[in-house]
Amino acid sequence: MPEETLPEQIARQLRRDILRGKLPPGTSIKERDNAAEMGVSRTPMREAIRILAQEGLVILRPARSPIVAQPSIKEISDQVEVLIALEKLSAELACKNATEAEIDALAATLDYMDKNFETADPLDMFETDMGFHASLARMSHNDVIAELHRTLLERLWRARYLAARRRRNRERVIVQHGSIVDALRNRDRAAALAAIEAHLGHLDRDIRNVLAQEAEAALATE
Amino acid sequence: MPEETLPEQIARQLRRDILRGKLPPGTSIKERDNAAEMGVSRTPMREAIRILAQEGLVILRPARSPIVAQPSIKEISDQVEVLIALEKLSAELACKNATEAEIDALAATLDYMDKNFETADPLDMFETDMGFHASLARMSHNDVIAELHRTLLERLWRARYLAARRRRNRERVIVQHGSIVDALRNRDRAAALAAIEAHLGHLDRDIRNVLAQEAEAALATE
DNA sequence: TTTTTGAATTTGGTATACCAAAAATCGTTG
DNA sequence: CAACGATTTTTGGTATACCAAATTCAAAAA
Repeated sequence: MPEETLPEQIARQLRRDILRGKLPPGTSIKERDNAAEMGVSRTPMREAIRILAQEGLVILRPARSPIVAQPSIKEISDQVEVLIALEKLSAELACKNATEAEIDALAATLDYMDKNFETADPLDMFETDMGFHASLARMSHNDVIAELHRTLLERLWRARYLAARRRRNRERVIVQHGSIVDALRNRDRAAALAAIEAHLGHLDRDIRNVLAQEAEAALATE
Repeated sequence: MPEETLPEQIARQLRRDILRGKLPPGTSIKERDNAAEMGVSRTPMREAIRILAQEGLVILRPARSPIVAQPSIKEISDQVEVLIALEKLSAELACKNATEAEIDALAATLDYMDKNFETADPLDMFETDMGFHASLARMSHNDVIAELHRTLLERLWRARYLAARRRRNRERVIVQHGSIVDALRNRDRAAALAAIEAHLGHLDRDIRNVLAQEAEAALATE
């Protein structure tokens, strides 16, 4: 059995629907209706909505229906700024704290990506890529960093996915990930920082571009 | 009118009781009993408990009563590490983004502390000190940073309060805050980083000391 | 036709009832 | 007397009922 609480299951389902676009921004999430639709009562549905609100996916309004959030470009950009800062901090700390076994595991992930980059499902490869970064955060051996990083990565999932589809480039990803692993092996903090910078430096601009483009398309079909 | 929801009010009351030590770590927070005691039903009490769980003050256990968290030294230390990193990032960004008016307001806070340091209630002065740092985070003009900083400051409230009581030293606090303001005025990122480092560099060690000392005292009265 | 108003409906907030799992209690048995 | 086990109690999880605020919409008046 999955050992996941009912509110978490509901939250996961709603999260999927929101990220996949089935529930576009602005849609109201009514406790009663959604609960009935999923065959549960309002209590766990209510709790699930709170979870998503905490994640920033829905907005709670006093005495009104919660609605699916429409993150502004600024919000996304702020999140990316913090994400990058956390990864830099992770890299520095990981140089000091990561075990050899952890670095080996990270290298194995890199190797897996290298071998399967062209053949595997793009979505799987994207998940692996996210996993690489999540592992790096955990290698800081600072649970707060790992947790914050995980949360931000989750919130940025959709934006990063859209941005990644454009820059799908084996050389770039593999080489840059490789230089991160090398820096960790050498316990070279400056090199690690530089490698993160090189890898994520364009992320903010990329995401801004793809979101602006999407907003434009949305206006066109209006 | 306060316009604060009932669960938030309940959470605030419980938070006070926990931070003040009225509910020591390990105490179980029973939905039914606590709700009855405060004259509300289980539903908002339940929600309040989730809020505190999210803040890390209580631990949710599957099919068990939530209990007041006993943060380990490691957890506190991890949080301090991230807090310092966020303040450094804030200072850098504030050098670029803060308005002159914001810097003036920060300087006013500093001036207030300077004039009232000895006469005011230590708790008030501590709150003002926290407000100084919260303002700095907001001056990054990055809402994610400001929000994370606020959350961490809240979680570390008790530990910082205990640590601050020892190092209550007018010179130190006023001068160091002053150098932060000066760095911001000059838009000097390096100086701002150095000022934050000088001000918070010992925080981790101080908190570790005071917590270790407290744990020792707890054992003695056992 | 437009505006206003008030009643019906919708919706989140709160209280309560019910259930199942886990603890605790207590009696039984070796 | 100790160890085990059944039963009672406690407790969180879920469902449902009720309420009040807010919205909506229609009817009536200007």
